[in-house]
Amino acid sequence: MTESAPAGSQRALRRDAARNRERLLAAARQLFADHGFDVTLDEVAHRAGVGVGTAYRRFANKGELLDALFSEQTAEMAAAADTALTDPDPWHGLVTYLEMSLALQLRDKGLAQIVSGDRVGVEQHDWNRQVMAPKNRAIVARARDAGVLRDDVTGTDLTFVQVGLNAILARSRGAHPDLYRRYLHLLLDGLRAEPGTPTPLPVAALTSDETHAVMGPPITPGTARG
Amino acid sequence: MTESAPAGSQRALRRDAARNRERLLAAARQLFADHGFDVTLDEVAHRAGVGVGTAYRRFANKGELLDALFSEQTAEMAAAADTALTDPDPWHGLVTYLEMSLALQLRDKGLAQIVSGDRVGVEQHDWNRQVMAPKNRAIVARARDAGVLRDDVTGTDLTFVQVGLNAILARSRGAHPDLYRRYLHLLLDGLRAEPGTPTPLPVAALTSDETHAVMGPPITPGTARG
DNA sequence: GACTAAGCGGAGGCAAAATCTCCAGATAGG
DNA sequence: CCTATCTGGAGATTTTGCCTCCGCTTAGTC
Repeated sequence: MTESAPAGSQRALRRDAARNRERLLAAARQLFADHGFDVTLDEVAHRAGVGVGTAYRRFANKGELLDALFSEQTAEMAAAADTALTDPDPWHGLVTYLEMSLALQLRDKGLAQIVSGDRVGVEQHDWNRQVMAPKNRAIVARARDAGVLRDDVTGTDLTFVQVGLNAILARSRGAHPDLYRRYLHLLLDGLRAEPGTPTPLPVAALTSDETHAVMGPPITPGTARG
Repeated sequence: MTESAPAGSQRALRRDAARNRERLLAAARQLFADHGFDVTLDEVAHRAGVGVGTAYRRFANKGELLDALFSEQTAEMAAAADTALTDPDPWHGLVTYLEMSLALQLRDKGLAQIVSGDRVGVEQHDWNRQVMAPKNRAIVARARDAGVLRDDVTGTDLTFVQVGLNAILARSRGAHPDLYRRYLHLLLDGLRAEPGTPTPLPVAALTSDETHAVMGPPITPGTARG
């Protein structure tokens, strides 16, 4: 792979350059997980043990580095959803999906920011819309059809549930890392189809389109990618 | 009040100065409600139709202006809690407390930031700890004693419930202002004492002290006050 | 109506943070 | 041993927010 001929695109990297590139990616992975996306490319470079110049020669800007890490960060989320969909027990699938998803977000602050629509770029937004939203819908539909979930719940609810729990997660991360699970299970008790009368909800769920508009890239100046 | 002799503290303000002071407070009230606490004193001055210099002569810094508004912002919250405590129906009291509290936070982004422990100063933190925390405990205790609330719920839960809902509120504020109520009521269904078996919660509630440590002023550089 | 203490406006100084550039020297690899 | 490639990190640049300074204006008094 190192010496492969440039397949029409770029020259191959010199060996030291390739090594540094890997170091940068590893450092970024670590720093994004620990501190979220507002770390500096300078910090990443320092952590990787290379100069800032090297970082900027390899990745034009922070966004590019972020994109290089994007797929591996989100693959885990998608896997968690797929696991849920193959769980023989639809309710158990739903619960473990939320548990796994949030546990990942506990470990990786950057991932939490993506899921919460915090400081996302277009790419992340598309991923939410095109990959995760259908999975969420399917997970919910399956549980609802099995009669274990209130039937006024929709796929978009999973998005907002995670936004809310993420806020708790963000505050308690340091001292009480699993506090969010308390509120997750409280909420799950509210989501479960009970034999009694399900109190009607006062507000309708958002449609998929509305959700993605709400969660979409903030129009904040700076175009969020910079 | 305008011409009152300086009661041992300061000189009385000239009439134009007093007028400008009021204008500044009104502008700040408005801007903090609309955009939260990260508005600059320059913006407040501009909105008030006075120069920046005037703003800084009247309030030494942003924190001081904030403090001048602080009591009126928080009085409403305390009133909502007191209303809840005098409600003949403890469950209804709890529900309307959360409804009112969050409705206030919908109207006032600055208040939302205080409640969520976002960018608070010492004063706000003390208020949470000394004023609101006991009220929260009382509201919960009353409902629990009446048997309408799961008995593993504590006063600190009300804090985190609001943190979570606030995050939803913050995202949906523009297009779907009342979306948070959907999740509030879902959660309330989980909080209510059901005749059936209450699923045990996997994580204990935080104590008051732990809560205030978690929600406390972030140790962020800049001392959060300005 | 004129005098003065008090107040006014807003240009701009200052500082912190983040992004990215530049280039003299080091190094891989033929 | 030669050169295309890569390296480090000082610092230029930009952005953003906080606050000060000072020449001019005005309220209020004698």
